[in-house]
Amino acid sequence: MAGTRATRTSWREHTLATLADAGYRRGGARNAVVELLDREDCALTAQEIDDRLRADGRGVGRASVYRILELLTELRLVQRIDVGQGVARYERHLPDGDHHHHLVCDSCGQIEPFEDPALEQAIERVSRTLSFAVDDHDVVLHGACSDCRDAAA
Amino acid sequence: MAGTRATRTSWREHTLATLADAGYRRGGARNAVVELLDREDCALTAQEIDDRLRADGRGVGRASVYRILELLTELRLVQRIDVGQGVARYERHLPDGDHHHHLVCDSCGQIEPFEDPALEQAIERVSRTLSFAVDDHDVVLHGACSDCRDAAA
DNA sequence: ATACGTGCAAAGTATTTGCAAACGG
DNA sequence: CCGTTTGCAAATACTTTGCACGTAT
Repeated sequence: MAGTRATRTSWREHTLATLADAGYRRGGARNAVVELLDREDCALTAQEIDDRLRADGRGVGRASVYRILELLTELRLVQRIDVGQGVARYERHLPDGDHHHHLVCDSCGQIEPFEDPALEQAIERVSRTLSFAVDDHDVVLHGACSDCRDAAA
Repeated sequence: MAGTRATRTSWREHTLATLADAGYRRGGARNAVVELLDREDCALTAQEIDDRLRADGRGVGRASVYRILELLTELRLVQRIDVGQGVARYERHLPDGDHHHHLVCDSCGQIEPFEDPALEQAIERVSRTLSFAVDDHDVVLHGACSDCRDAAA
């Protein structure tokens, strides 16, 4: 059914609808952030979001970026990810199928997404055995990207 | 063989030996931090480490705590973990067998460890398929602990 | 004796908060 | 119009750095 064409109902639409349902008004800054995140595939820092919006000519206060991200995170519309660099990153929270995780190069800081259904399955399975009600997860793999690996050799 | 009695060669011993081999001198603050981490099973923040040492009567400058943790992390003797609360946590880096991951309650902030061999396996398997040279990983499961879950109902 | 290790205080970043003005419904 | 959303500036929180002193080898 609808599931197979989930990409048609964009994250942006879903997000705006959820916000409206939850009684939030439509604001320019929020729209701008949602639109930006909708275009991006992988996790951005608050700084990066601010910078890109500014570059787009749609300057938004730094504080607003944080407030908006906090709200969206609470509503589970974006996922906050911490890859261990002391900065939070944010990306669209996608439904289970479209899930990805992150590979972090500890030398150069580069971040790359990857996905693996078997891994998702293992996580779901163990989640069911725990006392917590698990509703989200994230996996971070640390290592050296191919460039840094070669450089080290 | 030795593997089954790995707990006998304590992490503390291994750590001190590695530091010595790497040419580091023995310092009081470093010993205190290593000793503390050896006693603790799960991830602590720099603040918590500082507080406990102070409570033990072995005050150590905050800066030293950070510097020591940084050093130990570099040598892969401790693992830095970020569960998404904007604070870094640190714990002993144990060999593959003794690995655990973390469950975070997003309501009360409580953190609990869990382990699952199947999950480890899935991670190892996918790691081999990637272009990165993966040498570490961590998994964070978010949700509600049983207390918060009941409270919410 | 000579570096390395440590502690204090100051500096940096990332993030949050208070408040007045702008804006949507 | 009224209350939410926004932007600025100030505050806070965590972490890092500079420098003088202590200490292991």
